[in-house]
Amino acid sequence: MPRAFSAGDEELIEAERLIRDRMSGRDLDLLSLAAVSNVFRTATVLRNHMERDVLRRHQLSWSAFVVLFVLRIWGSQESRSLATEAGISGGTLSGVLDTLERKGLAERRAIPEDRRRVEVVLTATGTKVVDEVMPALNREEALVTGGLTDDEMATLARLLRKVLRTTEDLDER
Amino acid sequence: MPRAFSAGDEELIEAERLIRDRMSGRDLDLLSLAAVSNVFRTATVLRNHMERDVLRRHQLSWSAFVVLFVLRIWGSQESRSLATEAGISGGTLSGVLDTLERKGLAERRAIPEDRRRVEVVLTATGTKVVDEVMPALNREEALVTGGLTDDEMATLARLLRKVLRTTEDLDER
DNA sequence: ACTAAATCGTTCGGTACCGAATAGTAGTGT
DNA sequence: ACACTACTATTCGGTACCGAACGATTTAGT
Repeated sequence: MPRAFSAGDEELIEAERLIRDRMSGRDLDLLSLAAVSNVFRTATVLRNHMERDVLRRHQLSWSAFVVLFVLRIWGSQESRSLATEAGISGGTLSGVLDTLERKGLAERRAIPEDRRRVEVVLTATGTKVVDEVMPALNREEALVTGGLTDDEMATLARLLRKVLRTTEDLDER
Repeated sequence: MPRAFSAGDEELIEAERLIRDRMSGRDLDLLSLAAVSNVFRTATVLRNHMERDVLRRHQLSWSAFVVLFVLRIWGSQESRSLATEAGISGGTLSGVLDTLERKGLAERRAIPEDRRRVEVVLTATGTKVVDEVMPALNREEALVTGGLTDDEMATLARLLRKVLRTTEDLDER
């Protein structure tokens, strides 16, 4: 979303005035607009930052790392739940797994009881990579949230969870 | 990032305990972790929701719409600033513009004074599309932020802007 | 037992995305 | 005039991403 939303408050107000002018008579909810816009813009900038400064060294995309991280924390699991946990579609996971297998960080295992399903496990190398990357990533996370107090970080997480939950509820119908 | 961060608070706490266990002795800042994770996850879910429920009808991706929106609000402008405003790289903008031109929503215009540069303008159809989509999108934005009070929406936007600014500052070196 | 429905992972088409490399154009200094 | 530098948009390689279509397998219904 437009940069103006991310800049100083003066520019924000200017942006809102412009939007109101250009979209006159359309009765926009500018508070929602600003909130949602900032979620997008912040996510994009954060993702690029993390990929450039931390993940790039290990030749990992954000999604690839998330998949590894989920496996590390919650343990080996089947494709379907892995995709859900990682927040990507099944089709996308297939591609990411191809990449991870090629790099020797994760492996697909057949499940004898049900030949449709596949279990995904972390290799020793994969475990090592997560344990190496995670602290570096977290240091960067601490940096980017450096302007926030502990309370603010908790508030931010809480408000986002609320939006998340509402959206997921909407998606269920 | 893992779904657990987005679920109920009980599950959040469970997730934190797991992370602490698996990453023991690594001294992680879980507040930053939760805040950043939720930004990513919320953005992904929101983006998918908006593309499915609003943009899909008009065969538009989120980025394509943002570009149109920027042009509508801030007016015709050159590629470079347009990319910055839309939060995408120049290379990506080229592709998005190809798509938009193909659909007749935007056009590239040569700038006689400097043949390196290109001005991007919205077509009449493009304007019509933005004016049609924007209110629908905003209604959806209001829905997904329905669980928040006005104060909370403003707070959310403010905290995100802070993280955004900090990250952009970090990127500048 | 046998068909129908549900479920799983993969493949595919189309788009997006970054960063690096490139080609073209303009400005600068000499 | 000429090289050198700086800047612009585009192209390219690699990856990701979704949703729909698919093929394989299991389960349910009769």
